[in-house]
Amino acid sequence: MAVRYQHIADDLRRRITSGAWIPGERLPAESALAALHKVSTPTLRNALDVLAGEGLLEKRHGVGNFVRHPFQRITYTNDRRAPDRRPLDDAELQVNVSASPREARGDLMSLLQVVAGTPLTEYVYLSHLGDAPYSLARVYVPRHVAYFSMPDQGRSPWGDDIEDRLAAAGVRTVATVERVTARRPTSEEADTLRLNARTAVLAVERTSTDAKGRVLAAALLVLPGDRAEAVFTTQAFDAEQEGVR
Amino acid sequence: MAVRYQHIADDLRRRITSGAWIPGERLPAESALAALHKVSTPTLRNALDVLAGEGLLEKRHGVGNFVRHPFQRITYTNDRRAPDRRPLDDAELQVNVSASPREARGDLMSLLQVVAGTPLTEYVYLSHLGDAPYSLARVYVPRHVAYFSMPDQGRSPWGDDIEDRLAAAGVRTVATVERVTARRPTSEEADTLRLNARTAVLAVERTSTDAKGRVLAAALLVLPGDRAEAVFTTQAFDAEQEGVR
DNA sequence: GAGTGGTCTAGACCACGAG
DNA sequence: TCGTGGTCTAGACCACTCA
Repeated sequence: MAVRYQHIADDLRRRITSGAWIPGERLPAESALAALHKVSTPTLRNALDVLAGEGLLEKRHGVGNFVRHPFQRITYTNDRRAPDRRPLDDAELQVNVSASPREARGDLMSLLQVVAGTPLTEYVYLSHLGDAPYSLARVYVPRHVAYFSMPDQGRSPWGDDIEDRLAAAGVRTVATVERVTARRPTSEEADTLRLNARTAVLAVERTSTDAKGRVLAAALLVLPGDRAEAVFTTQAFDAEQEGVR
Repeated sequence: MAVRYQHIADDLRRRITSGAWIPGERLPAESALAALHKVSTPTLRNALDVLAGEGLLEKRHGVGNFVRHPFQRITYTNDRRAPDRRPLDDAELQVNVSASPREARGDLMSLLQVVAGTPLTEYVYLSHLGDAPYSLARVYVPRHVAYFSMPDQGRSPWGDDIEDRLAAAGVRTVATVERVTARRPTSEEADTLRLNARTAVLAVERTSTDAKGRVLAAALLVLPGDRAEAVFTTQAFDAEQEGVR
């Protein structure tokens, strides 16, 4: 026996991928589906959570469960020259930014390699694609590196405008390290991204350093796991190519 | 009110981070903790799932819930020269490899950019750190690119030995693309990695291409989200450095 | 066999969204 | 107000581990 919700998830997935339920369509109520599969509602909801985590389903509290349209996919990439770095039409993607002063503490100290109490500026980027929240990013820049009262509005959702402004100010990034983890969202993140607390998020911790290894900026990105991916392109190192020759 | 399990998770987390419960220690039974917090067992288990997803807790069926030792962390990186590319002492990390013939179908076709039925070799890497499963990787190499009856044993858990053998055979990788997503494990993955089906995994889809853009090999990595991270280091492009000068 | 975690039941009650 | 999904209860029963 065991894991009935997995079998139910398989059955429901088949109905979606086979086209029996088409994108945008509302599924029967959870109570009806539970009765149909002869299970209790918690068990059926467990099956729905699986599909929601796969991005096949969109749950709307008080409204219903809907088959997701397969297009909208969030792609974060390390390639600044890539055409999809700014992922979609600016008309559709709305980016809101706010700036506020902070002092380094806890994780930010090790992330930025500064001592406690160091003055920072925190930039919070929250982007929306239509009605749906899209990404959440927090960018931190030490005051002794630079200060911008307010970044450009409506640009990259990942804080690329900060990088551009740093470059314009003569502060050159020579290396970027991106640390990626998979985890459940904090309750705040789930709230702002309107996510189910059970669906995973892709968390990216990005630090930019100059030629001396000094940290210029750090960013914490949170992307919904059910519709996001991060793509990293690496060119072969010269040393490797020549080492074999 | 709402979300009691989050408050319970916060309370339990405090006990761990404050040192009231030390690494390796077994927590009271779930029924006891449920009675202590005056909630039902499913609610308490929900709180424990949160902590397990954060890597603070290790659940052992039939035995108990244990505070995790904070050291063992899995780091996957794109930097082949990094010292932690082979993450730990080979003595501790055991890597098992098996090879078997396959034919391209479904996702593998687009991943390897070959037509249906193309002969491939599948190499399955399963690594253990002590008793605990560590990583699962499946590497695919088209037969028309190369064929190795069996990769080296006890080497990298990510299939780096395949890359090395390709290089030795004169097949040069010039670019690597790694696509990272956060999702729940399939039931097979949860089984082999001995994971809770609710904890997220970090999935890495890696393709290596040569100078002509031909796909040389593709790999599917699955890492437990509660103790894994992927680190990507990007050097600034020459074009960017020179463009500003 | 005793004790543990894993899954499931059959509801109850609350929060949300639309008319 | 009504129907929907979200959370929780107070158990039951099964699977696993170890003495």
